[in-house]
Amino acid sequence: MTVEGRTWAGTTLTDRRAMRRRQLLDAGLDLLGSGGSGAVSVRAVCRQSKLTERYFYENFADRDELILAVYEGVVEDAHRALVEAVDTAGKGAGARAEAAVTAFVTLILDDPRKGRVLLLAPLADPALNRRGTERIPMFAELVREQLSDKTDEGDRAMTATALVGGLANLFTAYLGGGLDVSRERLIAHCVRLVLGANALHS
Amino acid sequence: MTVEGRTWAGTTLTDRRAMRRRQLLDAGLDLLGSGGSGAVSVRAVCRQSKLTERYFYENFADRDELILAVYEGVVEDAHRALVEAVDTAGKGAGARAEAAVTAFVTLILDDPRKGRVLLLAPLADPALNRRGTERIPMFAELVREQLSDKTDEGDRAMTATALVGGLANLFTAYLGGGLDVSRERLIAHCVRLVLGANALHS
DNA sequence: CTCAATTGACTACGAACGTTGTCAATCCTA
DNA sequence: TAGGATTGACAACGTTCGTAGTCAATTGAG
Repeated sequence: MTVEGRTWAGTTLTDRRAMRRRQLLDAGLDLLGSGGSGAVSVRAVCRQSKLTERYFYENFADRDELILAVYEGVVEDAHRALVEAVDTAGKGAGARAEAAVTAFVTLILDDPRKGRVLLLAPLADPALNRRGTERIPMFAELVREQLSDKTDEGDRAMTATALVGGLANLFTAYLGGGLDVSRERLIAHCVRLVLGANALHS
Repeated sequence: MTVEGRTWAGTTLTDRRAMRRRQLLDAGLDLLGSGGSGAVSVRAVCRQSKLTERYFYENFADRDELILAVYEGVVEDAHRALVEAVDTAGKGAGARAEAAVTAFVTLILDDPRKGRVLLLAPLADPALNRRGTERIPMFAELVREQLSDKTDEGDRAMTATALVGGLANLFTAYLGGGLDVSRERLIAHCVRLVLGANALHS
């Protein structure tokens, strides 16, 4: 009878570990996405998830590892949503950009915690900024697709940096209630930004 | 003999208070601009400035008040530098934009701590983001000057938000060593962004 | 010199933290 | 039922924190 076979309350140890990991990540997302970086401590996460510290250390070496795992999980979710939307949208650059932006705006409105993790945490949290994590990395890809190969690397890097920064600032402002425009207008504006990327070059 | 007239080690109480305030603000800038938000505590600031906590509370009600004062001081410095540069530059929009960007890039390279306070702290520090403090507010002004009155408020707000975000991201990346371009090219690119603001509209 | 303000160098308290350990109760297979 | 794994509910330790207080030394005007 191996460890995996033996059950407790009907579940295997492997399953229980996985469930506990899920609980901790969810608690991490709650805290990071609402109270911000400073609200996330080992004890706070354990309190939020109603698990003892033993189970924290069963899954993560330290707080930083949890934070990174939360961030990466949200990046994956967002990336998946964007890829699906873009695959459904078809071949045109305009349609793809609109699908991507729409998917992202929908994701952050459905779950503002995820928006805050993607848009604020990489700058705010020492564990993430030490790692050089990017805000909204999935948009860096989208922007790169729009940039002409005819310009040099420096200009492309700057244009991409500016565009991602612009998008991030728009999403952040909208999410925080600081932009008094409809969702549709925001999306249209972001699409214009993405599609107009090459115009930003000389 | 009033309090102000009485001296201690050759200085009045008023002067000593002012000097201590200066020391605390400098220590705050050191810590916020190098170790980031989490490095700034009452005790850390007192250690850095070599003053006891009594003197901290002589000048500030709490940490948040110090942080805000540090931020506002740096905003003032930056604003002054930009205004002087722009006043010297003359009437043309291009010259003004270039003077402003050049002054800002110079300021953050001369003192990267100030750059980090202006570009990162508003998002990273709870005291500042609770206050809704803006990154590089002096550029919001500059951008506003470029925006046509012929577009509606929503579009203007979005364009300004995107531009400030783009500029902030460029400065942040450059300051952090993540942009492999010369200072001159960065400046030129930023100027193009500012001057091309209206092109971002329909 | 006297006296009061000021300063320097601590102490103290309660709170929260990260990490680890202990003990008893519960679970479940043999 | 027995025994070992697992769980729950703590305790413990040292560290750092925010805030405030104490005591003695220093300063300087009258």
